[in-house]
Amino acid sequence: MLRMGKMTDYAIVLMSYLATKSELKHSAHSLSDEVQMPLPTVRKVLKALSQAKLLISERGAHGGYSLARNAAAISVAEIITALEGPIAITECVSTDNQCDQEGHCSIQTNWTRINKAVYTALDEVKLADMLTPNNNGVSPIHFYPAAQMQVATTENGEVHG
Amino acid sequence: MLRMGKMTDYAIVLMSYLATKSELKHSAHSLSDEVQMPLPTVRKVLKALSQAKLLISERGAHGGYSLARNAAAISVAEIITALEGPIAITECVSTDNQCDQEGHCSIQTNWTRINKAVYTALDEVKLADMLTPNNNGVSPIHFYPAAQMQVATTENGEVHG
DNA sequence: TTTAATTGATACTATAATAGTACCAATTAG
DNA sequence: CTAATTGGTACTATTATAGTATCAATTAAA
Repeated sequence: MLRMGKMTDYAIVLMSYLATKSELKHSAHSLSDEVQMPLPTVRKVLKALSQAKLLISERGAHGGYSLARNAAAISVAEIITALEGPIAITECVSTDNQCDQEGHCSIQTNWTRINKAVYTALDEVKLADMLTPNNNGVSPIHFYPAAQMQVATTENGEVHG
Repeated sequence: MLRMGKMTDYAIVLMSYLATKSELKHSAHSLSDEVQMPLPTVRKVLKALSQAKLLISERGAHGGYSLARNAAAISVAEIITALEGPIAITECVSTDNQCDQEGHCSIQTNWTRINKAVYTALDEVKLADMLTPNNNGVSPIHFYPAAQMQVATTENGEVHG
């Protein structure tokens, strides 16, 4: 199915939400409430996004997260990369883990080309585009739970949802 | 990492091999020997490929598999689809499993666009292209084990590799 | 008609990847 | 000093994938 992970899906939703309120700072806790995802998961995703420098984080009281750049300057490819590492459909391209059979694998050239094409496709779509899906200007993204989660409790036992 | 499964990798290798000897019929057993993959895995992959009508299978003694079409008319996208189902980076596009929140998810339009772009990139690369990787006409694909496998025994206890 | 060689189909098991959770350290405003 | 926050790590449960085993169906040939 060539699919991306759930965390990446959450990341897109969180980034989209932040893009709609880009002036404000948001704590993981408030985002958890507003986007209806369990706090631990939100934290994990936010951490990955700020490590990738897509979000700016501030520690301490009144700290929080905000977009590092304008939503038009952040691509879907970047978000995916932040959560899943380099976009590479096949493994042997990203690192030289195995495939050290005879120095170079001839099939690799083509996979590189394919991976590049996929990356380009994903890089052309910006976060800003995700907010205004079709030309008619109708309903932008809704912030309901991105997917079914199993327990949805915080580390203090509070229940979300 | 947005990666495809190992089985798909095997499928590409098997298809590539068959493309180099497209006149002949090949049994799962002989392919297992020639491409150095465990027989059960080869069978699984070949079954998926023939169900997708990328291979023609003949049962019975002297049966076997051969390409259903010319290698130039089979795309990488088709092979991936045969093994992993419809190419859809995100889940909610392929089927309406969840995401029945308010009839339509506005983010879906963009995902559809993205998925289409990815599909196109993969569909433009044909099996024939995988055999002649670079312009120089140097070494075509080698048929060594596609990846590390764990046991590699047949159902009769014979050991491959 | 029997036998051997083959694909077709299904079900099971082990392994690996992912998701989810918990906890504590570091930082900062008040 | 305290409360609120992010940073980091480690652990566990769940799910997906890979791999295996087994038997049924088909076909050619003896």
